[in-house]
Amino acid sequence: MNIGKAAKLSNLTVKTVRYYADIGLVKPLKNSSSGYRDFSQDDLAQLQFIAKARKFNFSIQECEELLSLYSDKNRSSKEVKALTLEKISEIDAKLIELKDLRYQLSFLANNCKGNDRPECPILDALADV
Amino acid sequence: MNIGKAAKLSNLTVKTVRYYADIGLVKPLKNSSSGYRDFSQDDLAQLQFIAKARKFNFSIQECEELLSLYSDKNRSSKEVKALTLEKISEIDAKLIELKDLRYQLSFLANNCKGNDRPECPILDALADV
DNA sequence: TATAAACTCTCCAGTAAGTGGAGTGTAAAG
DNA sequence: CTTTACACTCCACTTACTGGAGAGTTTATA
Repeated sequence: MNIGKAAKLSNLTVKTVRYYADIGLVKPLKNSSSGYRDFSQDDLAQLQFIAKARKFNFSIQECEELLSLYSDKNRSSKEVKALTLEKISEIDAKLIELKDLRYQLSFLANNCKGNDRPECPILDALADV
Repeated sequence: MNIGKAAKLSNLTVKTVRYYADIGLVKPLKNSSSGYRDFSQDDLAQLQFIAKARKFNFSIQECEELLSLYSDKNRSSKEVKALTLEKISEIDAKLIELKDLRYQLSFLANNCKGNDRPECPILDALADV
């Protein structure tokens, strides 16, 4: 199938699919007369896999690892789980950071009247070393 | 003061400070004989302001806005508060997204034995359209 | 005074993961 | 046969820096 269909069926944009092909994440054949990429069912499955893994916050490189683990029928589930747990702890760290940030910002916002007067505790806080 | 001292006092790297100067976020004078940037106390204060705002997740562009609001003695606190509240809701959206992600990933990880056998519900989930 | 260490400069390239657009070629529909 | 839709490549841009090369400047030491 052509890139447009592959993109639609994997919920990716054509640009993104082309990009994935450029970096070798998928390797569709090329129609030698038209120059169009030709995506097989396997290529499509791969794109769908990537799309899903990206949604799960896995980086492109991690997607590559996951794909190779996926296609290796003898791999142990240990490796995949390890990668996943690592991702979870990254997310946890990010969650803590964001919560802290939110707390601080809302504290500042609550103390700022937000009116037409110039006094602003938010800017004061930013200026205060 | 030279860039090294300015960097140290604002908890930024020399590279970063140079970058901020390059994009015009700070405008230190230049010693015409040595070519070294010369940071005034005001420049330093500005760097410290930026460093803090960046920690609060404000983008460079938002830092610029905040700086100009900061230096405008007649601005109303309304604008600053609006920017801050917007930032907070961005953070909230990110928090929701990350929590959902974490939930899904940990669900998958919990169902994966993580042993030497090949069966892996995580990869199955990724492959499942 | 000579030299070495520490600091600074500019310029170029690369990072992640695409996105946007120009200019051009191909395929399908009317 | 022409229009429209789709595809191609190539280049530039995005964010916020970071790393390194090669060269000049300043400061400390011998």
